[in-house]
Amino acid sequence: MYSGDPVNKYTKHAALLKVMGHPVRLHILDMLRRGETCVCHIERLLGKRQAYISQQLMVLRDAGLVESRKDGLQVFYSLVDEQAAEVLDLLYGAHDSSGLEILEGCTCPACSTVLIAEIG
Amino acid sequence: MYSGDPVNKYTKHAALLKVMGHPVRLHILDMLRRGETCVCHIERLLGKRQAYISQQLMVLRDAGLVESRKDGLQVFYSLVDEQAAEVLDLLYGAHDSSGLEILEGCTCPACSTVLIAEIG
DNA sequence: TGAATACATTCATAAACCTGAATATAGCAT
DNA sequence: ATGCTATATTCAGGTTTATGAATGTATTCA
Repeated sequence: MYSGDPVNKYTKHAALLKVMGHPVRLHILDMLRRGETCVCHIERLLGKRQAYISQQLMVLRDAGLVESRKDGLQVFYSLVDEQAAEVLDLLYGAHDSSGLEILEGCTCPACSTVLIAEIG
Repeated sequence: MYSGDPVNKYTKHAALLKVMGHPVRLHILDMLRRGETCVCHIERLLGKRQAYISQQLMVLRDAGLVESRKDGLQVFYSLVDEQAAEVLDLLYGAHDSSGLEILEGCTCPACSTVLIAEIG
């Protein structure tokens, strides 16, 4: 790509846009705007196989757009690239950090804690 | 891509970002923000072969990001996608529509007209 | 320790993309 | 008509990407 050229601003930004230019990855990134999210949550929301989600998360991680944190069995991902966040804001409106959507049947802490609280 | 899924917003936006996610195309799009530009101008500024520039312009055209207008021997391209323009503004600062940069040795009307005027 | 859970990685193949070379077309000038 | 100029398209190769299948790893729980 841009063979033999020094790394210019276009090369750098193009790489960002290219990584974002994939429907599953874009969907994941949009989710992550609401806050740190575990893989099981992403898996349920997108309805894709776990391995596939994990592959896409790896692409995002390798590109430096997201970071992961391990907590027990779960791994939580968060969005760390400022420009990616800005592009998402542009496409999907201002940042919504109102916390995760609760999913039925999702066993992750975020979801089950709330269910327990509700059933109480 | 996102096989079998209905076309959702992520698919649509991902397509936009993917097309923009290429250094030469991104550079071209950035140029076009200054105004309608002929191919010879783009060619000189990027220092790439004509055929290659033309191929990338075709990609941009097929994706609906740019449109072309023929005038004599020249073909002029302009940026017509609003969201693409917004992304460019985000990355490279607000829109600069101050007209084309004049290039020495460029024979297109934009350049030669000015030269003639200056030499007068 | 062994089993279950949550996630990651590797591998393989088909599809898509990149890009150079060659060739085609369309308009203008003579 | 002929040739020149500006641009477009086609073709072919190599490389990358997409994605499913299989497998690996780490942590918790019993």
